[in-house]
Amino acid sequence: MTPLQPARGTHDLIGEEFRRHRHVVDASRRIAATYGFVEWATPVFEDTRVFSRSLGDTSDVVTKEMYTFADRGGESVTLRPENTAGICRALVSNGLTQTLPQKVFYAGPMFRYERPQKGRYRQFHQIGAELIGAAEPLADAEVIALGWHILRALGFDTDDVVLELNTLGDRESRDAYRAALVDHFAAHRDALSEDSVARLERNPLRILDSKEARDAPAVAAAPTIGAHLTEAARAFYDGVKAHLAHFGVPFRENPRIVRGLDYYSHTAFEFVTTALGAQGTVMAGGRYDGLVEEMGGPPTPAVGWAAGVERLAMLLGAAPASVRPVAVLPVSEAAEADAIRLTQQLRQHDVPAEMAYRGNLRRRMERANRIGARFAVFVPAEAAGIVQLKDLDSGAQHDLPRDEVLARMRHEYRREA
RNA sequence: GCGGGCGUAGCUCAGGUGGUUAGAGCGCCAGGUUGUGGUCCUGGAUGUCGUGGGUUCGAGUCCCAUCGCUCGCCCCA
Repeated sequence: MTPLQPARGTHDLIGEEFRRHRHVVDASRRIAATYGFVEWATPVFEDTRVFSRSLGDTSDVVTKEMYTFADRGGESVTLRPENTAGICRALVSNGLTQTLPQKVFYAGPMFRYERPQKGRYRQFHQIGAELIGAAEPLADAEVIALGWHILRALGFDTDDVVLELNTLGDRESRDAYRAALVDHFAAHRDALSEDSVARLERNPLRILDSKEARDAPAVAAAPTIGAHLTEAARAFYDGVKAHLAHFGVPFRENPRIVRGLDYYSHTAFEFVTTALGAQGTVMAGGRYDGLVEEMGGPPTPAVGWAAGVERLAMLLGAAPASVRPVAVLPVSEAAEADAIRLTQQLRQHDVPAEMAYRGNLRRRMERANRIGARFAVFVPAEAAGIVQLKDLDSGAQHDLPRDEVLARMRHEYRREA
């Protein structure tokens, strides 16, 4: 029998990897709260219609990339491939369309049945923010500012990550633009790659971000949406850019950013890095004014983004340090009971404390070192009430009453929090 | 779904053209030191060489298949 391995495209988060992951989630959760975003947790699986309705049924996405099952009752359920549809469904299910706007943050696992590669897994984790119920450009800018703030807090600066911004315009602008693109690329059909010829039928906007070198000339010569924007759409886009400046968020306009699905309109943006090979997008979002209605709610404007935790974690510089506990060491077997009591008192003071299960003093010291302990406390069997506190970084050691040790440790660890 | 690369100890990897009992470093266990760590010294354990088949007197090494990992393509909600 072959040894059990994690299922393809899944991975275990242990040690340093887990700390990186948690750091990303904790930092974004904290910052989202300062922007007034409230965390929701929706189910990891939903009625399949929640996703098929939002995605349409023609795309690859639905046909080959969703984890879809029939449950025992014969209902078709799907592991969520993203969380925007679930948030919109929850908004409608809970009657929250009556109390808008809602500012929602989420973090959790998502599932896509695709070939794993660097930074892409079948079970992966996303954080995301959705601002539902505000049609103003200010909402787009604030959502983007939140994303930028989080990336900054994680240590990225303008050298590492660039915000690329575009508008898809309103429906009228978009239809006109799509027609112009089809005309353009049809005229250059012979010069296009095989993939892009196929896209011409299925999804002409996607040709714009083709990675094929031979498509580059036709893409470079392609019209941009600017000339096709309606007055209203242009004013909206100008508003987003002006507010981004007010929020202090730098950006670069990139007319090649597109979205495949019909419910997207106006703002589309991506935070992009060059540090991840082919998977350069680290956070992406846009305005999706049509989605809540697809979920059975009233027409409701919304804008949001999502980011892959694995990718962000992989780009962090140094991994966050693990907690350095206090190691409690009974000096002899007779002192063990007393050492247990002290360990427990430390924990009750919110001080991380550990005591080894076996071994002589030397072994216990080695272990204290191995678990990264910051302090050691030696508990002797005699001289009740007096212990030795040792600073394991400096080597300094002092006799102290145990109450004094408790007070000092409590102070030491409170300062770190 | 398609293409490239890689599978040897817990980890990182060595093992010209096939040849006796498969190695190193790190880690782990133990001793040097029965009451004080990081350094040092000594000793020890650990492998279905991914799996199955084939060629051969003989396969970690060559051939075929298969599984897994990985990088990329498609796609990216």
